Amino acid sequence: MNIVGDLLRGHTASIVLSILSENDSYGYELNKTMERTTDGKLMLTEATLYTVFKRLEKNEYVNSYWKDGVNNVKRKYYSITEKGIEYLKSQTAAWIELEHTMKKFLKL
Amino acid sequence: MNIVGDLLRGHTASIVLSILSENDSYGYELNKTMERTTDGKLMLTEATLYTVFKRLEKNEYVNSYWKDGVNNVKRKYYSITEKGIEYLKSQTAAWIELEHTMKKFLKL
DNA sequence: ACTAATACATAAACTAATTAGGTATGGAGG
DNA sequence: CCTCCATACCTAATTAGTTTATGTATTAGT
Repeated sequence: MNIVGDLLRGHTASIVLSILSENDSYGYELNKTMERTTDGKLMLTEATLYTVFKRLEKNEYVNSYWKDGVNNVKRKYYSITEKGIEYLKSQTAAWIELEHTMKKFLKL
Repeated sequence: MNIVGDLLRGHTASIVLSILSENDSYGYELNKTMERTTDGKLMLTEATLYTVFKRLEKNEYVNSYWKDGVNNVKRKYYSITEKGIEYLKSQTAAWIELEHTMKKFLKL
């Protein structure tokens, strides 16, 4: 069962920020990391990923910089900001709250 | 911390269906049930609730019928269908999947 | 007479994710 | 040499669930 659409909505930013809180990364790599970590269950299209990046940068949760990869291919790296770390904390708390709430309703 | 907006998105149907899987209920009561069960943390506006009902009924996950309450006030009751029960099961499985995925990324 | 609680309903706005397209480089195989 | 795949980035338009902002109507209590 893959996780798609509205179930994921609102959580993509948290996932991306949590990965960036470990290491700076760039779009392509981050996407692979997500797929690998979830055994292919988390499917973010590239478009979704880049719109997430755009929103995160607009909100100053991440900074970006260009850096050469192998074969002089340009990669756009993202790094999490202090503000991003704070936001990730608040979203993690919100997730825990949601978990408790869902547990009250669903027969798990 | 209240659960609002996009974090809830995609899960409202599951919550409503899980309540209806216990007893038939109507909008106003169901809203109170949700608030009571979550100590006021789950805040669904009436508009959201009624659009959820509408969608659920369109998809044949619930049926509705009018019934008098106290003082002959009309209440629109909803009951879950077989199809709704199946959908709730699939959404519960999807929720568990999401839980596992989030656990892999967030420091909980 | 007014207010709060009960009870239902919808149109328009908002916004995050998806669909569907686009550009460009380098390596491998035929 | 030419095609395909992997790497790497980007955006416009669409879709769809939630919110905002309204509206109606009844009954109970002050």
